Parts: sequence; C-alpha cells; structure tokens
Amino acid sequence: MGRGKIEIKRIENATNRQVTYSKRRSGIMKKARELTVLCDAQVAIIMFSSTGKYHEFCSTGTDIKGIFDRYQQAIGTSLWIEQYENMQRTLSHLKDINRNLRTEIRQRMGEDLDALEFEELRDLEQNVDAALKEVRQRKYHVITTQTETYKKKVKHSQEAYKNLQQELGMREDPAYGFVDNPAAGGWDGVAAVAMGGGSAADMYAFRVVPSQPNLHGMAYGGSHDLRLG
Amino acid sequence: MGRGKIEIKRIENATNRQVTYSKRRSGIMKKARELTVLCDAQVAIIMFSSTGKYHEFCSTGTDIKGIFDRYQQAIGTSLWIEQYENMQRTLSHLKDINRNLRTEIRQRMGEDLDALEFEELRDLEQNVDAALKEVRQRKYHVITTQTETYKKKVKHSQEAYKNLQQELGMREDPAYGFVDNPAAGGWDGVAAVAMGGGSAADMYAFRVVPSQPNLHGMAYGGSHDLRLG
DNA sequence: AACTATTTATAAGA
DNA sequence: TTCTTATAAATAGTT
Repeated sequence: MGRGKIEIKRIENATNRQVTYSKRRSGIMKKARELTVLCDAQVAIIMFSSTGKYHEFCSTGTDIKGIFDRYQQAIGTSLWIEQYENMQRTLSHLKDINRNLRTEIRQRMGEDLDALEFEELRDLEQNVDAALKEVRQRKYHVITTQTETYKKKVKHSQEAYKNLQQELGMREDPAYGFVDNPAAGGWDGVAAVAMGGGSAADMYAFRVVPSQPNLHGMAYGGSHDLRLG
Repeated sequence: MGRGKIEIKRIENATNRQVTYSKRRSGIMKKARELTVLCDAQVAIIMFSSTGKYHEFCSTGTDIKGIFDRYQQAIGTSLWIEQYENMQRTLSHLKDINRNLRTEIRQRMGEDLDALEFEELRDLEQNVDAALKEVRQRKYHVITTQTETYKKKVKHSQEAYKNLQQELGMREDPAYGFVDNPAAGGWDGVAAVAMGGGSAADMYAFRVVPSQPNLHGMAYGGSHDLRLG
C-alpha cells in the first residue's frame, strides 16, 4: 500500500528504516486500539526499534503486568509465577512455624495450657523444672564469677592503697588517703540486684535476646502475633 | 476498509465481534511480523478475545519473557522485581523472627545462657519459675478432674453392678457377676502415668503442640535450625 | 511532516 | 469458517 509494492525484508537504509518503523508502529497501535474497542479484547504490545527505542500499547482497564499475569496463567508454564508461588508457600510455611514457636513459648510461660493432654503437661512440667535448674545454676555461676572478680578488684585496690600509703608515709603529708572503697560498694550493688524483688518477672519476654533490637517488637511482643502484608 | 465504513465502538453482535476479532487479529499479527522484518525491531503482542481465547506474537530471535525482561529494564520500575524483592525482605524478616523465637525457646529450656546478662538471667529465672508453678497448677487441675471423673465412673459401675446383682438375686442364677472393675483399674493407670519416671522429659519439645504434625519437624526439631530455599 | 498513487486490509455478503 | 469483492485504510515514495 503505497506508491509501489515493497518486499518484506530488512530495510538497509537506516533513515528509511526508522521512518517506516515510526509509520507502521503507529499503524499497529491504532489497529490494536480499534481491536480492543471493537471486539472487547485485551491487548498488550511491546516494541523495541533497532535503535533501542521502546514503545508499548495496552488496552484500557488493565496494564502490561495484568495482561502478562493472565498470559502466564493461560500458557500454563508460568515464567515468574512458579518462583513467586514457591516464595508464597515458603512464607506461609514460615508463618506457620513461627506461630507454633510462639505457642510453644506461651506454653513454656504457663499460658494456653488448656490444649495440652495430661502427659504433655507432665513432660512440660519436667522440662520447665529442668530448665529452671539450669538457669539457676547459670545465675549462680555468673554471680560467683562476678563476686570473684570484685573480690580481686577489692584486693587489688587495697594493695594499691597500701602501696600508696607506704609511699606517702615514706614522704611527708599523711592527710591524703582513700575516702571509700568503691569496688566493694559495686559488689554490694550487684548482690542487691541479684536478690531484688520480682516486679520485672513478666517483663522477661521483652529482654531475652539483646541483639537485633528492631525485631523485638515482633518477636517478643506480648501478643506473639505477626501480621505481614 | 470494507464495503462500508464502521464506527470504532464495541460490536454488539457476538458472532460478528468474534469474526472481526479473528480477521483483525491476523491483520495485526501480519503487520507486526512485517515490522520486525522490515525494521529489525523486537515486538511482543499478547491478546485475549472477549471469549477468553489467547493469542500471541513474538519476533524471532527472542521470546515473550525475553522481551518483557527487556521491557522491565527499559521502564526502570520493575513490576515483578519490586514485588519479588518485597517478598525476599519479608522472608528474611520472618527468618530473623524465627531465629529469635528459637533462641528464646532454647533459653527457656536452659540452653545458650552464656549470652545473657545477669539481670536477664534473673528475670528468666523468675519467669520460668512462675511458668513452672502455672504448669504444675494446671497439671493438678487436670489430674483432679480426671480423678473425679473416674470416681464417678466407678460409683456408677458399682451401682449398676449392685442393681444387676439385685435383679439376678431376685431371679435364679447367682453364678453370674462382675469379674473385675475396669474403671478403677483405669484410674490406677492414670495415677501411674502421673507419678511416672522422667525418662521422657527431654522429649517435651517434640510434643507440645499436637496439631499440625507436619510442621513439627521444623518447629520443634532438636536443632531449632531452619533452612529454606 | 504532508501529499497521493498504490497496495493492503477488511466489512458485508455469499 | 472461508471466499469474494467493493471499499476504507495504510503507507512507500516523493516533496
């Protein structure tokens, strides 16, 4: 359709080729638009010219992504959908696991016990009992270690004090000296904390893992509930 | 271009619409093919008719996915990649939460306590102690309830036995009678379980949540470790 | 970009 | 559907 018939093969002249591309492209776009209107069809077209320029057409009421999602469904062999659905499955699986982990934590906290059979309760009791012993042991270990450390510090300070006193005594002014023993005071403080009241007991869940503080709200929040997109 | 000019609006007659769709579709496909050859362009077309039938065109040397990957690069805001990366973030977030939950459980089991500060240990101890009390209380509640239930059953059986005996006595053959009291035996069994040894204590983690058994391997496995994808 | 002689697409009918 | 054909539309080559 033109002044002369042309053979359908690559146009060698680059300018000509570009002009023809432009003309025919708009022709196709117009045809596509007419088709969508006349026949109530969905059409998506993507074009790249030989110079890399990009053009698209898409019928109204949807978008390229929408049509391609439909295309993937139609063609069966999903190109992206497969890995997408894999991830969805993984996500939902992880959510299930996390929900169960939260249930286990709640049960270990003495909540939601109604669902447990008697034998499960018995095992849970024994398990928590054993855990409590472990934690106590660890606590005593820590306090012992700390005590030892502070004892050493006290000893060290006293020796330093003695040495200083001796040195001062060997000189002139005996008015200088230690006013207090801060290390021993520190140790007393630790002991007070160790024996302290239990007002913060139910705060435990918010403090267990000191790292990654940004996750605490989700991981150790009171509700043990997670909502995501 | 036809016997008469037509208005570009939806063709109401379904048959006509289908015929026109078929004709114009092949027209567009032909044009697209010519464009790719003449102008050395890449073209991808996807069409859905109003009846849901699907057709595609794609220039040689590539495929729909290839053109769409290029399209995503060209348009910059990748349609799928964004969603995909969102999911990746969610997934990694969930994994973090999962790891923290497992850590909390391990700590509640008396493991991995080295990372805890003294105050955290103290809170954990108090928390586990309180939980243990809760669990014990629940266990005793359950055992009490079960005991009551079995007592009633025993009583009921004995009465039934008595009634039966009376009825038999009022007739002729006194050889018939109860050999044993299965309800009482059942109660003894429960008591034995309740007081039973602790050999299964460390199995607790595998039993807490009876529902969704397919998740147990992941959720309550000994290693508390999760590997996915 | 416009123009226009031709080719091509297609609406309506068979 | 497919073919036919009169006519509308697209466009190749030119300005």
